[in-house]
Amino acid sequence: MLPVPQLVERCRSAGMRMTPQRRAIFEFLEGNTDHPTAEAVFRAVHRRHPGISLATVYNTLDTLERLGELDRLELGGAAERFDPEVRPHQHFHCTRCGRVEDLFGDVPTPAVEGPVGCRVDRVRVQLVGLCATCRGRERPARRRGSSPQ
Amino acid sequence: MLPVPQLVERCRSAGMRMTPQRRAIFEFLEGNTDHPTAEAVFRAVHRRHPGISLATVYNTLDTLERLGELDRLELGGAAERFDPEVRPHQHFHCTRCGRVEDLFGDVPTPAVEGPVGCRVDRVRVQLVGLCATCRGRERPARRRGSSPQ
DNA sequence: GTACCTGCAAAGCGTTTGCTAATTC
DNA sequence: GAATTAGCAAACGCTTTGCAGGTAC
Repeated sequence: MLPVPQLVERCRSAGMRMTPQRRAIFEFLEGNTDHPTAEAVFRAVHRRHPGISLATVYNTLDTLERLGELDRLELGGAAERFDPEVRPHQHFHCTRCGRVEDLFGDVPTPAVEGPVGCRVDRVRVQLVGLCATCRGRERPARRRGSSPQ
Repeated sequence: MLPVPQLVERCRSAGMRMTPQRRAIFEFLEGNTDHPTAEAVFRAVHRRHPGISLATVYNTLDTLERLGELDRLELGGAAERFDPEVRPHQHFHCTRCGRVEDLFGDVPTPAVEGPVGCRVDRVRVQLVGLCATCRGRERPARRRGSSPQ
């Protein structure tokens, strides 16, 4: 995602109007590496703009995605997650806590070819597993008498 | 997924009971390469078992997944899709018609490392774009007078 | 002033759950 | 006979939509 001032300019050029709600969403997303859900964006922006509605958040996120300034992560699970980092990169997804981490690996495009005649627009690479924190919790040091539940 | 007879045996060994509904779902999935949704499985099985319910389909799919005999594709979009092919492979996903094709590429695991200390259980590679058919429809041969709508 | 946008509420969709009756073993 | 499973329907979570009023330009 562009820095907010330039992003605002881009939006205006695209014929969009700059509302305080949109600006607040932009500011929350800028530099955010949490890959928030729409709900999370809503909660955060709601603090400063108590009147904002979830529908507006969805609208703005859709708009940013259409402009190519935001990625929608297809990680499965209930809620969609959004990523203001649109440069090519991959993701690590912890199945226990849901945390998503950016990975800027060496080999973004694996040597896999699509079906004959198709057009490949994007290659999505997702590493799925347990993050360091959850690994510790999953396999706790066995102590006498204690058993995990 | 195992062939049905062996799958049935596995299920029984796991303490599960073999109902006609389950067997019908197994038979529909065997060799299926369409990556059907739960809804699609339901529609197909419903023809022979008009009494079956969606909940039963979901239950059975969950069970198969837990046994490792079925993969749940996290492709985003509304409905989850299921894959009886559980050997490591990738997918091509057409964003226009939704078709999903299996890809058994040369390099299943891209040279990307997970975050320090994490445990990577699975690497998911998805190629996203337009299939050959949709490519033709998306960019139709320009003819005089005709314009795409 | 005129679109576009917001907020609200309701609807939509896919999935899960709670319960009773039926079935498998 | 005992315990799992099926069916039904309602509840659920996330997202989208329709509309009336408000706001940026």
